[in-house]
Amino acid sequence: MPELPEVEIVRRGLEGAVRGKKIKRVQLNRPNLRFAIPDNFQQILEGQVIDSLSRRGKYILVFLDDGNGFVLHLGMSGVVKIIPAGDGYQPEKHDHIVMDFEDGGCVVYHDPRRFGFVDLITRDGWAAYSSFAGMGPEPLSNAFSAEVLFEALQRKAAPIKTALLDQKVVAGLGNIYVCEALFMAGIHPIRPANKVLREEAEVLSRCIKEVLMKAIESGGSSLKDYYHTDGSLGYFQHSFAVYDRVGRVCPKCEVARREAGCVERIVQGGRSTFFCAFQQK
DNA sequence: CTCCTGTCCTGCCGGC
DNA sequence: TGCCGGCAGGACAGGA
Repeated sequence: MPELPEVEIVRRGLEGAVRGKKIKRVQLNRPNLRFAIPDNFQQILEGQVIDSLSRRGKYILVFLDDGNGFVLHLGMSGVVKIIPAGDGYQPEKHDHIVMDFEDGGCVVYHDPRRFGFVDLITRDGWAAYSSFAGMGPEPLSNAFSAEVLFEALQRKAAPIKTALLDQKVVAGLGNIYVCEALFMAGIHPIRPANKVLREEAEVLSRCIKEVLMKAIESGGSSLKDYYHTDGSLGYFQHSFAVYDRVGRVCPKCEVARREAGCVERIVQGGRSTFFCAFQQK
């Protein structure tokens, strides 16, 4: 699923492909995704040059030359296809938005489950956009420290697993990387967030950064219905320590070669949590 | 305010 | 072989 690392990979792919290019036409194949596509979406975008692309949490922000812009959230199954000029675009089912550029290339938003969405923003006003207003710090920035994390966790009685999924605590984490970070930090997912000690928050903050950085380095990760913007299969190579590995010996137990714990699956807040009870306390 | 549950959507997979 | 139920999950609405 697209979490912060996958979204960042898509952002980088898009940046290389469309920055500085002029949007010729925006074709909408349906009026809505997760939410309605704004009525003036095409009108705002067409004729504009793409000035820059950034990311906040799991959102890609695209800014245009005139100060307008839009956000793109990939939801569960959102994929951005980049078709260079001259390659010829072959439409597929679930291609919802097609953006044609003056140079002949195009970018296609493809999303079978339609949990993704787009909305209009502006360069000066994006921070006040509802999704960003209360959003927590970017985990890979200096704004995210052990102290900041500890303070946020102190205010939550919910399980640490649930707390880390809350985008107000820290931005960009989803089910996969929360499971992986908690495993790496040795913290049991059921533990109430406010019972995580200061020194554990220190370790956890470092593990969150590490798990995200490694995933970005390896080109992002994914389940079967997700692929790289350039169509390469790089995302299939990444493997996880605990996520979706029920019954396997966890990597730490494997290395220790002692009393080995197997990866277990529980449900928290309706979501699967994968962990090793032997390594996470 | 926080917490919890249900909802959206389609594809896939296991069971019968 | 085909059908059906369950599951996957990010964000949000609404109720407790």
